[in-house]
Formats: sequence, C-alpha cells, structure tokens
Amino acid sequence: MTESTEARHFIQQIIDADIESGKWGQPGDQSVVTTRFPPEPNGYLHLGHTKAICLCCGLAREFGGRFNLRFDDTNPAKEEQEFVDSIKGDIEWLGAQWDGEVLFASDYFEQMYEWARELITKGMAYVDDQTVEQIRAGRGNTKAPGEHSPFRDRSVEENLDLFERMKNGEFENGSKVLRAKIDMNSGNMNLRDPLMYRIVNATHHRTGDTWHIYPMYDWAHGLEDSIEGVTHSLCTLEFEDHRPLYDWFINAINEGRAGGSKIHHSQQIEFSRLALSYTNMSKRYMRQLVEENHVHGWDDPRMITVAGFRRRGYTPESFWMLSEDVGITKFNALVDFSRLENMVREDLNTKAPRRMAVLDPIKLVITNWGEQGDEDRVEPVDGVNHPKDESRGTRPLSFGRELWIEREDFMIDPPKKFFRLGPDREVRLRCGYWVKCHDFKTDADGKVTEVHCTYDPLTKGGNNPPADGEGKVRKVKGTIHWVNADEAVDAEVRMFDRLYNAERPGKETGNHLDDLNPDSLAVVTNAKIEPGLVERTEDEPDWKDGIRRFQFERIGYFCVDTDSTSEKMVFNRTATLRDSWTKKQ
RNA sequence: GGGGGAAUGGUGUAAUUGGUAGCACGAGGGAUUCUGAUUCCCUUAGUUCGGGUUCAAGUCCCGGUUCCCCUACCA
Repeated sequence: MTESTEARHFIQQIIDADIESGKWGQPGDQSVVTTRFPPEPNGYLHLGHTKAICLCCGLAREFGGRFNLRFDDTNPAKEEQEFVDSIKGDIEWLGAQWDGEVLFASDYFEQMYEWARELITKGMAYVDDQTVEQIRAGRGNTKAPGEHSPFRDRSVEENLDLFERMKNGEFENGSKVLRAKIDMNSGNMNLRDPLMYRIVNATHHRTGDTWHIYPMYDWAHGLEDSIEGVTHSLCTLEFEDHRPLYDWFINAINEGRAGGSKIHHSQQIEFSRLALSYTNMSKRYMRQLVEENHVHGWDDPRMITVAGFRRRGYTPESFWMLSEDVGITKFNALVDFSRLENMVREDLNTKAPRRMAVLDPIKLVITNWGEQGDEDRVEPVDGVNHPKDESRGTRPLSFGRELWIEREDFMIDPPKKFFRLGPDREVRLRCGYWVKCHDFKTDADGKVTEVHCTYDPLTKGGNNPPADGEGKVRKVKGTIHWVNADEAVDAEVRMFDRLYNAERPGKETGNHLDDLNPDSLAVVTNAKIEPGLVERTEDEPDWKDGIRRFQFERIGYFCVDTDSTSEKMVFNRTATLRDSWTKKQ
C-alpha cells in the first residue's frame, strides 16, 4: 500500500495475468506483448492521440514487447500520403519509435478478401443489393428490432459470384455491400448484420485502382491485429460496443478450422480517451478553426495538434509525463489543462537555459554612471545560465548607462508589498548592479518614459554590498531583469493564451466558435533581447528536435519560432512561470 | 419497457482484491532564494445515494440516482 509507484493500471494487470498464465508465450518473448497504434491517415495527430501512443508504446517497452505503427488505410476517399508522412514525423518527435517497418492495412486486402469468401462459403455473409436508405431503415433503432434484408438468403454460389464481381469493379458505388449474417434483433446495433465491404471506386494512395471494394473498420481491424500477432488491441471506450463484433469475426473465420489453422485472436481492451479542459479534440472543430482562419494553420501554437504543441515549444517528455499523470482507466475524466502546463514547466525548468528579455520596455538611466567622465563605459558582467546547475556556466552580458527594464517593474506609487522599483526604492538588477530610483519622466499622458536611478558600484554582479561600520548589510527585496540598451536586439514575441474560454468548448453555447478567446494571441514586436539569443551558443543544450528553448527570467519559457529570420527573431511563449504575485493582487 | 460502460478530496488517480482510504496537482500557510521562479516544510478536503451480508465494506449482495457511448456504405 505504501508502494504507490508500484500501482498497476487495469491493462497492466491484464497483461500481468496473461504472462502468468502463459497465454501469449513465455516471459521475455517479444510476442508476449504486441501493441499497435492504428491511425487513419486522414488528418494530423493531436493531443488525444498522444495518450494512446504513449500507452501502447510504453507497454511494449515495459514488457520487452513489440510496438507496431499501422496505418488503417481502408477508406481511399479520405486518405492521403501527406498525412502518413506527418503522422510518422509526429510519432518520431514524440520519441515513440515503432518496431520494424511501418505497416499498412492495405497490405492485407488480399488476405481479408479470402477470409470474406470463407465466411460466405460458411453461410455467414451475404451480398446485399439494398440502398443505403433501405439498409438503414431495415436496421431498426435502439427501441425497435431490425428486419431481414430480402437478399439475406442468397445462395453461397450467387454470393461468391457477386462478391467477386464487386471486387472486379462491375458495380457502381453504393449498389451492393457484403454483410455479415448475425442478428437483426440484437440490442447491440453493431450486430444487426454489419457491413463488411462497400464499393468505392476511387484511387487509393497506395494500392491505386486495384481494388473496388474496401473493408469496413469492424471487419478489418481485428484481422489486421490478427495478421500482425497483436496481443492487446487497445482502443478508446466508444468501441466497447464493437468488441462483440471484433470477436465474432475472428471466431467466424476460425469456425470449423482445426486447432493449428485457427487465426490469432487478439484481445480488444478499451480505455478512456483524454479530455483536457479548454480544448476540444474534435477533428471537425479543428478543421473549422484552420479553414476559417481562426488560427494560422494546423501548426498554430494554439492548436492542440502535435505540430502545434511542438511549435509552441512543448517537449515530447511533457506528453509522456501527462500520460503517466492522468493514468489509464475507464472513467471519462476531464483533466485540467494546467496539468499539461505543469508538465512542460517541470521539464523545461531543469532543461532550459536562462536568458533575459524585456517584453514591454521602458528605459532606465543610471545617472551616476559617468561620474568619472566615462559615461559611455560598458562593463562586462556574467549571466548565470542556470541557478541550480553551476556546471552550465555563465554567458557574457554587458552593463551600461542605459538599460531596458520591464514597464511593470516600476510603479510611481507602489503598494507596500511591491518589491520592485519605485521612487526611493532600491532593487537588484539581476547579475548586474543594485540601483535606486530618484526620479522618473512621463509623457503628456502621464505614462512613464524613463526611470532615473543611481547605482552602487560596490554591488557589481548583483552581489550584496559590504557590511557597514556596525556590521549590517543592506538588503533589497526585489531582483528584476534587464537588457543593456546599447546592445539589445529587437525581437518579436508571440504570447499565446487558451484558444477557448469555456472548459468544454461548445458544450454550453452549442457552437465552439462562440467560446473562442479573442485574446488568445498577443504579439509584441519591440521586445528587447540579449544579443546572445540571436545565434545558437555553446551553452545551449542539444535539443533533440533542434528547437531552441529558453527561460526568459521572471517571465516564462520561450522557444525560437520557425518564422525567425536573420533580420528578426521570433519567439513563442511556451508557458508562463508560476506567478504568485499577480495572483495575490 | 433497448444494448454497452462508469461513479473515491476542487482535479486526476491508488487501495495488498473484505482489513488503518494513500499519492500527485491545486488551494492556504511558512522557510530558503540574485527569478514574487525553483526547492523544502506544514495544513486542507473524499468513497454517488438507500438498504443488506459481515467482527470488518470504497471493495460483496439488492434497489435507486447521475454521467458517457451506440441506430455512418467513417474510423
């Protein structure tokens, strides 16, 4: 009970039991656990997929098993090569490398076709000539039983003949389907003579025009798992109703077969999908956001696509952490978005080198800087790269008479608990000097334009001044960040907030667009950054994905955006720092 | 008058399968701090409801409630 780290979720427990019983072989065999991630290549991967990927891949790794990537490309009308490429890239970025080659359901079409013929021969499937509408009507509904199709009792010979001609392309789309003969009275709608094949006269992204019939999900999926020797076929909760059908198809193929010739029967296990507050995983919604330009493409950093998160600066590790954090259950939970944010913060806190940048600059002038007649003097100071890790060293910064500081770090009439700058207040400029404000300038509107300070030469590097005659050391409450105006570089900084204002977008309003947050993007074009930020420097870590990430001290985590040019750097805010000060106010 | 699932602090999860309801996040308080960050310490609050079995129930039984999924030639 004390070993909370040993807690096993229900799928791990199933696998433990399978290993115990030797169901799939002996421990240590790679066959003991074979999982698969089976995306349809019809869109981009999003946050919801990451949970399934981490689960399937993680399980295979935990047990020394095998993790397959299989494209479920059974619908040529919706699928494109572009998506298989982006999906592969996203999975690799996540660090969920699959075992062996990438697999495709379309490689199994011939085998599936043979199995379908076998079911026809056994009298378990038939060709139906009814229209979509007739089939739908005949299916009944949850309250009323269905009716048998008038074509349900065709002879095996006729079915075999028609099925082959369907395959050969003799018929129009929608004119015929192959159905399994199960139970039109079942309370489970999936069992009311489900479709196995439909006619689709379209070009498939891999098989071209060789096929005119394409298998339906329920027929295909278990067979794909079977062919690949998948042991635990993990999917989300809405497929619970499909499991009886998944099993029926495998059993139907195996019916009448001798023990040795039976096909592999994987176990389908369902878990709850990931739902995060203030997001919506609906592909339809996401497409609308892109197509109607509510965001700037699928990789807009506000999107919850893997591409969006990557561009925003999220690390792959944060998704593994979240996946671990939310656990695996059958409960439809709504996870706070802040949990994912906490994960990146936690990850980036240890990894990201510190830098200084001023987002909303006002000028700080050190009026006693030139007392020796050397106003233009520039002094080098060392910027600490990581306060908790000395081995990461320092970087050279320069300090001079005019600096940029954050507008919100100065108040004309500050409250008592305000630890930053104000008239007659002293602060430490991080890694620089201590400065004390004695004056400020405003424009016609009363807006502060300049803050005038004196510095204490005895505080170089930000260190405490020596004790006075009585052994007392002067103290400051606050430390603020700054950039030397002389060498500061202008940069664009994009700050993102949640895309939606509602916990469950569209739930209350009925239209997710009504819940859009109008302030989800704020762009600052005149941020002042350390010049060292422009080019990659030696002390930066080797980020696997090549994305440069930093902590801008006291502000948050930022990464270099792909829009950056040699003329102008562009940064994306990944996450803010935790902030107990503004919360307090 | 259908079928399939699920309910544990504010949130997400755990409980040796009948034996002290634990962990994390959040929140509140404090310490440390050259980031109002980090780190550390303390506090906070929970078994959906009603019965029953039992020495003992989050766990088993009966009944109720609430929520999710299912009527695509999508996956």
